[in-house]
Amino acid sequence: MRRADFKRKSRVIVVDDNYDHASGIRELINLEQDYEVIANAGNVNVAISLIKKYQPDIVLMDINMPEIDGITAISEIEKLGLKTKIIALTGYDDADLIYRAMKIGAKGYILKTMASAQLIRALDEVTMGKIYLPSVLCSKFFEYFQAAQRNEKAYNAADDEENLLNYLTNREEEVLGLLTEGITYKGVAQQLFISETTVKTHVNNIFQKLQVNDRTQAVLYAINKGFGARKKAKIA
Amino acid sequence: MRRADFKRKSRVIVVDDNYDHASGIRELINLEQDYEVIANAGNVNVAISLIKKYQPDIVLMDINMPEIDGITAISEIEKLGLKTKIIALTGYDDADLIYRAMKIGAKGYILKTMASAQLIRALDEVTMGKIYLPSVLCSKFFEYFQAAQRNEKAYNAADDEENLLNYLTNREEEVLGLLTEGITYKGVAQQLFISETTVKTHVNNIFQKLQVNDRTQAVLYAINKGFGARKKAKIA
DNA sequence: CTTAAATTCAATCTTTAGATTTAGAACTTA
DNA sequence: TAAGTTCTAAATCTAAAGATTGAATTTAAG
Repeated sequence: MRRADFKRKSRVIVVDDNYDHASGIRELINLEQDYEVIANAGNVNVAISLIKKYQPDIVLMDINMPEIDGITAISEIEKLGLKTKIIALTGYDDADLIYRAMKIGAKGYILKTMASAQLIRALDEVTMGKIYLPSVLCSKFFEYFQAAQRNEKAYNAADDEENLLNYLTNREEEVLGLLTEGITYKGVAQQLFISETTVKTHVNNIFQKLQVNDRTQAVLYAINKGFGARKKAKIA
Repeated sequence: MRRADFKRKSRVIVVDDNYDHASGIRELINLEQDYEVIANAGNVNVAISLIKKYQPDIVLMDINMPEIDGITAISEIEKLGLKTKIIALTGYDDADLIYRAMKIGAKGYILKTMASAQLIRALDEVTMGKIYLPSVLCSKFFEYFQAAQRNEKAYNAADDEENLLNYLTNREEEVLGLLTEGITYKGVAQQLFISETTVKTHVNNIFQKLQVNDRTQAVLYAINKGFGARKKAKIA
């Protein structure tokens, strides 16, 4: 599934503080008809200048580098908003590193110890707009990802056990929802087409159930228990 | 890399509302010496009862089901806190579904259209404690994941550009900090050893600067702009 | 059919909250 | 030294918030 010969070669920049290693990669890639290494960079600052200047199709970024690390570098490059795709490169299959690299936008992640065929395959996949993550690393990523999700949940909720929000009725939830948008009694009454005194009744019941004394505390309780999750959830 | 013969077979429960399909999977799996299907379930409620009862090693969960969907089901099963590992199963490679399934703890995700060899491989990998996500689906996942990360960033911050919190003085930040804990004027005054009227002055200035009308809105603004980030940040 | 819960509303009352104006003291900077 | 900012504070006033009691209606559950 290589790109056809009449298309121009994809331009690659290699970022690695180890010159020998960078050269090795360069030669390896230049053997391929679809790719050409247009520059090497030994540190992050040089890399960013080169990337700004040449806007390469792909950057191969070593993660373990002195001074500024590769993760920060990826983040900086992503901020430039170019079409350049970044593939991370390290010696270790550290779950945390993989997670962070992918989180900030790396399009692939490969180990230096992996066969050269994998490197080329990564270039191919990423060039086609896909993500390349070997199954071993994919597995590592999800280890970390799912652990992070579990923590997030444990933090937000204590899901059913002591979530006083579960005692609210439907209407009370509606009212609380509007409170969490900073709306007054009058405003809530208008939006729900009910009288202001009714709103007050609901709000008082909410306070009782949530064991708080005023709306600010109620709103804070709601947010901390993940009440506003809906809005944050519909990010796509 | 199959498990040795002397080990007991892994026990599998198949959840699918389509009986024919469930039977197909059952026969397929029962051909393998390492696995046995101990039950089928046509809907989520039955599935959960069976899982509680038999505590299988693996659950194959169809995502597209009537009434309660598979995603919710996975979430419920995860709440049980068993060692049971869940592999999601659908007809479509929808990025959103894959993301949600993996987020809540599925250990694998495969398409019904995929070859039976993939199903067995998924069982093998997951049994060994790894994640199984075919590269096509892995790529889909990251599409969604990275988009979500980008939105999260854009949502939380507008990082430096228009954060009205930057205009607050030190004292005002202190006061706002107490407001975000749901404390009254009187309480703030006591904690800061100043008079209540002084607190009111500060709060009014805060409202001006944040362009809001009351404390609830001020607190919401602060939280949305990451004012309380300290506490939430330390999830890992 | 009866009970219980949910939703609605009124009236009354007390307490905060919030707006506005004015101003002194401390500290910084031109 | 003068001007500006920050922090402090009081006085006054209006508007909102919150507590409490009591009650009618609807709907779900037993």
